[in-house]
Amino acid sequence: MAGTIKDIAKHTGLSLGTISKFINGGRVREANRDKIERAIKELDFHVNEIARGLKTSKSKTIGIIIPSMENFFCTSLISRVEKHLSKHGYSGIICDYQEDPQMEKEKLVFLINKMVDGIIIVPSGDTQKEIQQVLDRGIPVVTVDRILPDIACDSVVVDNFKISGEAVEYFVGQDHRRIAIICGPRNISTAEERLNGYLAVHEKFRLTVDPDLIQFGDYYMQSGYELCRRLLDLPEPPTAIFATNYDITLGVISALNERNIRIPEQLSLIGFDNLNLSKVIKPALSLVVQPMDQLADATTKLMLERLEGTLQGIPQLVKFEAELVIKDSVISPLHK
Amino acid sequence: MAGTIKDIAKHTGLSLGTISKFINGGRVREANRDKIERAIKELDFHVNEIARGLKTSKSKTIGIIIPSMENFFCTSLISRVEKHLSKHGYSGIICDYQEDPQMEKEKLVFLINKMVDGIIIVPSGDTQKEIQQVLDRGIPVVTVDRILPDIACDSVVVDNFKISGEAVEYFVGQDHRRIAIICGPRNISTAEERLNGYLAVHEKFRLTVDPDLIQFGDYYMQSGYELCRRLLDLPEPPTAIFATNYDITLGVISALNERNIRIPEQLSLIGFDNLNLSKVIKPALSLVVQPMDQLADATTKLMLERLEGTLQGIPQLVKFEAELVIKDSVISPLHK
DNA sequence: TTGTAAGCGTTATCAT
DNA sequence: ATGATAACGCTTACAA
Repeated sequence: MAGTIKDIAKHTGLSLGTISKFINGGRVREANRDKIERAIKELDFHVNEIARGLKTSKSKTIGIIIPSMENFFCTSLISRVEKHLSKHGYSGIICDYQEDPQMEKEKLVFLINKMVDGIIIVPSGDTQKEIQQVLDRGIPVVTVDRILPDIACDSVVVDNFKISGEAVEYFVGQDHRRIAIICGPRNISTAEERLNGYLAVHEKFRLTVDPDLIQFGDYYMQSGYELCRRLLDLPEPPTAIFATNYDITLGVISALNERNIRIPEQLSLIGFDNLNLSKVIKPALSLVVQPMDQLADATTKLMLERLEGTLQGIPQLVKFEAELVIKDSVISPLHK
Repeated sequence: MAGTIKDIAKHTGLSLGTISKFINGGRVREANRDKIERAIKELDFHVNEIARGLKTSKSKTIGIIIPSMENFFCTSLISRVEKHLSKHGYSGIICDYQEDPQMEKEKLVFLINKMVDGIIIVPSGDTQKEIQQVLDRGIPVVTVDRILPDIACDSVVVDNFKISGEAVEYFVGQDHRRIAIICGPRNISTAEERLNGYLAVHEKFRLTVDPDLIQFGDYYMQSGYELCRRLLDLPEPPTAIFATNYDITLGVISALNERNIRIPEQLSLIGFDNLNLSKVIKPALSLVVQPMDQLADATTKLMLERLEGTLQGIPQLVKFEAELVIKDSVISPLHK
């Protein structure tokens, strides 16, 4: 059904080698060029990348692994990564592991079997051994959003400690003293850093840290919802909540809505990611915005450089600044 | 670096054929089984799917093409599709064409080159010729969410005409007479059907159709935002708006917020997709919810059956019912 | 510039 | 049950 180089050879009377050379940009006699081009059209020839990959042992494919396809941060990241990749002749094969480390391992194996040239991953944190094995096979890995403590590979992150501090400090500046934070899983570096930023600001201002105000969830909306309810049910509830990812932010808002708690009059909120959300929520939501383009750029760049050998040696850690966008969801509790 | 079957053969003293058979589930002598298994572990052997694919001319890979990775409907769809696919030993290679038909064509070629066994696509509508070519190569195609008038392939959609009618009829029942609809691009069957549902209800109730109240946008939030503003600026603005996809819904809400127009007191709204949104918006948003699981199930099922030859002959059109979830964003304009 | 032939890692056929 | 060998479609020396 699909024409092969062999078919073209037959059709033109030229040899395999010549056709192949032409396809890969080599020079052939003018007349032959025409013949080949015509044959390609007529036979609807497409390079069989599989066969090519087998021969060159390069698939020109990058595996991309994310926790969930329904995670806004991840999809907006990989959308950009894919764009860059394809600009450089690479393509991405995207997998989500549904927040399940076991599945993450399977995807890793799957991608290895698919002979990907490299892997870009937003890791769960529970598959360090397996990721090390990938590296051991000589396949470059770049982690995004999160770093893996035991793994020596390139990583791209934002300065979570700092931005989290800024958010919390903003609360403090608005007279909040009972500030809650809803964190992600503790084994995720990003979540840990955001917590550390929270703690550092408390220390800086000598505020007592109430452990009840520090909640750990997974990164699902449901989790944000439940933990927010738990916070609200505290004998002495917080006056402000810092939701440390997008889905948690959604969950918090839905819990607040359910109880008819008004933002910011009754409770102040700073959310995370997705500037669009702030336009849709009333009042406009203050939130931490991550530099998606920069993250995607840097990630792709690192991967491409490793692949091309331009970058060698010790792993790079690229860190960007996130931005605190202030809108109308924070107000001093004293103004009540 | 990576062990091959040949390596295992050397390591065990057995032949290529035997190893291959074992790997593919054939029987081998107990003792040999052990030897092979041990060798696999020791050499960290993984099947080279590329080589296998070359030989079998089956890549066990399905190409998945969607308009945008940042489109909630699409990502939540493909997330489910991928899940099913992998359950059946297939994997998906996901591409987005960023709403650009030209790019869509490129992705089609790309996937063909990657030797995908089939293609699942949410098509732009402008690449029918190219999709036909894919079919001509014997590669099964299933379109989701949209049907292609000139193409004979399997499709999975919801009954857009009907659900749109229900939404508009709900408005009518709430005494609305100036009902606006913000549609997607006209060449997308789904958008057209949603408009037709709107028109049919107007006809049914003998309501005059004001062309000003029918706006066509693309499926981006920005579009919903702008068209909503245009509607609001009408000499006689609508009392209700039907936003016919998720991003348009977001855009409408943000425009409304910007002008401090209260839902539903000043304007009633029915949105589309993403039940979570309705929990986050105040007041809770009434919206059309699509049966994502059913859509994904049916899509995967059709593809798998075509691949396995279980399903042959004329293209199937599978249609599901969407659901109108009523919350608090619609009120009678007479109650003002 | 063009042709020839080997080989990438598998599977599949055919003997044994 | 196992082994030898050809073949998948391509690239790449090397020879012509």
